[in-house]
Amino acid sequence: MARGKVQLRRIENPVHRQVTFCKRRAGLLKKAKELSVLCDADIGLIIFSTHGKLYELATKGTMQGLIERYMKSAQGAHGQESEASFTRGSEQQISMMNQEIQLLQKGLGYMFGGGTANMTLDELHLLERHLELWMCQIRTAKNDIMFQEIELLKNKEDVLKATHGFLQGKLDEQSGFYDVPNMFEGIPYPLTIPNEIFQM
Amino acid sequence: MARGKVQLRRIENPVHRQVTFCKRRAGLLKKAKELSVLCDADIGLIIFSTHGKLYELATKGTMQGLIERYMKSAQGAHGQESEASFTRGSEQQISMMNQEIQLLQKGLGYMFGGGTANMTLDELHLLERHLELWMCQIRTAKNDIMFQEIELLKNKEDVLKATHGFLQGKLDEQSGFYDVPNMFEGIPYPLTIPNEIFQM
DNA sequence: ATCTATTTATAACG
DNA sequence: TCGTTATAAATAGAT
Repeated sequence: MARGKVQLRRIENPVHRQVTFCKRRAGLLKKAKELSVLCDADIGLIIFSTHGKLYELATKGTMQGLIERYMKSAQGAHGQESEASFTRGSEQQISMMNQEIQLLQKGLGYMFGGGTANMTLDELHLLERHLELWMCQIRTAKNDIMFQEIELLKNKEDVLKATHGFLQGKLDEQSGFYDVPNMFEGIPYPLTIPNEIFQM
Repeated sequence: MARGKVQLRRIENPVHRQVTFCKRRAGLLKKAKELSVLCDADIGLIIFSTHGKLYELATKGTMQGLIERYMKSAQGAHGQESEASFTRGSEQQISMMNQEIQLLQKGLGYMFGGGTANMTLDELHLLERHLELWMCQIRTAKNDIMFQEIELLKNKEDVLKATHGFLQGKLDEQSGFYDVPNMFEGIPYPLTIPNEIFQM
């Protein structure tokens, strides 16, 4: 925010990262306190640094109390389906997810533990197949999102085109002398967004 | 912070308070996300409005996961013990694994939850890259294991060959009449295990 | 830590 | 809630 626009990605230089962490952490805590005081809100803030160091703020009472309040509130907030449509299917789903997580955790142990964890060849095969499947689904999801965004942009373009046409018409009508060049000409529609965006 | 210096006390006018709450809440959430991305920190933010409405943010994984992590960390931080016995290396490793697991869990929620969990395009990208890296490492591990097994089989084969030679010699020596056919002839060494097994 | 040139956030208003 | 604008705050980069 000063002497340089901020790029929204991880700061690679560890020194810069540490300094920025320190400054922004202080700023964030200050802002949280201010919001709490000004607007009479109850706020809890938990920050773990890269190295696992904990920084915390609880504006009213303790973090424990806030977490308990959160637990109660969050149940109703995004657990709405658990009451309405808690079918036998979701139980099975939870079981599946737990199994998957166990497999993944074992795999993670293999990766980060430097092979200390003893995974069998069969387990590795299984994990590999799951990861392949998973990646496939993620790519599909990614594409879906990108297509949505593209549709949005196309709509915007249409609106702009229409506006342009309207303005051009007005100008022609009022004074046949001026001619505003159509900025859309020469840009064939399918190339509006280069295909390279689709990284698959 | 604009058109008037801010007084650090509760805003009495309910309308002003509501507007300020809305704006500052957005700002605080934005700042928290930025700090998380820029400095690779794991942040949880819980906000209860005056009227008890909950707003939350968990930058990596779920709030649940973060709270669990907090519980563990807070024990040691407040209790001031048991920290020394832990190697700094393994602590960092655990932190890394936790982060990875949180990302994976969010991804699993996406897969099994049918996209209910709202993962951003960026998160999907990140997950995809991690999975790719992971698959690569798993394939390497698989190959290593298979090579080991092949070496083992080769040794066994050598032993059998030697035994066979020894027995054949004994037989020749004692009675030149019998001839046991060499079962290894006609099977070229490099094809003992077909290459198709190596699926890379 | 401290110092500024800038970028951001936001208070007041519509 | 959303947009605009003048101004207060935050902070990146340098020291």
